[in-house]
Amino acid sequence: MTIDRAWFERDAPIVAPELLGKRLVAATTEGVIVAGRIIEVEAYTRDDPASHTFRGQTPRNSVMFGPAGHAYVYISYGIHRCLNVVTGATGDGQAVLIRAVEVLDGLETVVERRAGRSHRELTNGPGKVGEAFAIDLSHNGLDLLDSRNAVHVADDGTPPPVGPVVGPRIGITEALERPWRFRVPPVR
DNA sequence: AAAGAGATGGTCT
DNA sequence: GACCATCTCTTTT
Repeated sequence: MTIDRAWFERDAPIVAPELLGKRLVAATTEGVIVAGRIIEVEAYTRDDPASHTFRGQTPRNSVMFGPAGHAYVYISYGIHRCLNVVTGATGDGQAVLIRAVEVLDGLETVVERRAGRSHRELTNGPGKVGEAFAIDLSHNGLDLLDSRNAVHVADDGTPPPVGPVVGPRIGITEALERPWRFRVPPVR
């Protein structure tokens, strides 16, 4: 089941906890499908010192100022590729970072891509999700609400957790007081 | 179990 | 030239 775009046009801290339980799908041209249930996210907004959009629009973050439901992919520390879903109205500069998923389909492929990692280390971090789902910059700007696209997000009917664990965001040095990290319990 | 450091490259000042 | 929305490996307790 696809998700209505208006659902993503709300503010990131509202969308983020409700994104828990949604299905992230990535297909290769060879037809290999990897899918997982989103279990950890973080919200980033325009007036947020920790957000890429805090200092205004640049070539890198321009997708975040575009329409909701599209993918914002960025390279972290020169190595990792991290996937966000743009939220809010066009021009807002908001997104939700997908930090962790639970693999549902294509586990064999994920194990291959994440060679040498234990099961629990497969997709428990944004860079790890990027590797497991083979996300790269070519996906930047892709419409994640179109199920025909190689990478997309869908609603498989799993309800969001009743009491998501809320906590501080990770790896940032600003606005640590904003509790905009949401996770399906139990934590780690 | 915890702490430290290197990898690695695009982006912005 | 500095700074990262990270991960992994090594060293130390």
